[in-house]
Amino acid sequence: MTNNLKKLKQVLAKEGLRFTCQREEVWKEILSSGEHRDADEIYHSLREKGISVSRATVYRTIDVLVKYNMVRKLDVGVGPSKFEHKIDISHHDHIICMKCGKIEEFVVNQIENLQERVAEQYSFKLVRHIHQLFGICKDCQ
Amino acid sequence: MTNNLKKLKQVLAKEGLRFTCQREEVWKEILSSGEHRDADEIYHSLREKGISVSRATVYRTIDVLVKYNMVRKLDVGVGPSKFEHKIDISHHDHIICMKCGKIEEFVVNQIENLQERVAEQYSFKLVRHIHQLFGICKDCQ
DNA sequence: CTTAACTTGAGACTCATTATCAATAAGGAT
DNA sequence: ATCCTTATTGATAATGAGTCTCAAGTTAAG
Ligand SMILES: [Zn+2]
Ligand SMILES: [Zn+2]
Ligand SMILES: [Zn+2]
Ligand SMILES: [Zn+2]
Repeated sequence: MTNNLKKLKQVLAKEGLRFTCQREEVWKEILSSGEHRDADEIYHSLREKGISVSRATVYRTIDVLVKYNMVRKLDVGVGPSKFEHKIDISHHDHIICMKCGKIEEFVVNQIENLQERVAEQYSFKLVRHIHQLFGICKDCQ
Repeated sequence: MTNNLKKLKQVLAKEGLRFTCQREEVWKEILSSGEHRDADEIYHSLREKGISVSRATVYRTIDVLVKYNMVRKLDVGVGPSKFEHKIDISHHDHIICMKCGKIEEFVVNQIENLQERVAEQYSFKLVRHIHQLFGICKDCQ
């Protein structure tokens, strides 16, 4: 935890940004959950805890965290983007139920490797990828 | 061509919708290009050809075409969604340059198969998938 | 403690897309 | 062909996620 705060401080320093309690709270809030939440959910969760922060600051802080790979942005095809922290969490992709919105995580190393090869083939320097499977989950079928 | 118009008529009939010249023109416009274009580009292209159609109708028609798998919607991570027709075009995914926006297409059958297995594993009935690699293309590096 | 520079938050704004609704067009029945 | 009912169109308003603005408040270097 203290370790993660240090990480935030370092990143802010690297960006020439100041360490403020709002940024700290946003980061702690994102760290506190393993869910995939949108900016507004994060904002409201903070508000409910009595922490005064604005939507703008939530978005601004998330931007930095995403840039430094501490948070992942997830476009789920409809509605707002979702976010999840990447601390102690290995890379995974998502399979999403189109009816109930349930999100499950999966990893297939073979796919990850094949992606790298595609990038090489097209002479792209790979930065990130989106791999999302949309379907109907067992409960909704 | 006539074949594709028939397809549109069938689809509209199935949906209880009427076959109108606007819908026909939108479909023909999308068919006429192999590019990945957004709704506004399609709209303007029609306008330039002197075809009177509104943005709303372009969006509405695309919705139906996407629903019936005649057009694919492509979320490129920034800006408006892009569309491409799926007639005589086999499935492919996309590798996108984050600087210049260039879009290349790729297919790896092994990945496609692995996806199916993931869906099975999670008891999802797979409907569609997004697989997009974001990076920097050779020219932009 | 001062001061310059950065950050915050309320609200205005943007942009893509969707909704509204009066006017128009389609197409089945006669 | 002419009605007549219903669907469609398009101009415009509305929406929703996210960004921008700027005055007021904080931060931290000196
Ligand atoms: Zn992956
Ligand atoms: Zn996840
Ligand atoms: Zn694929
Ligand atoms: Zn394509």
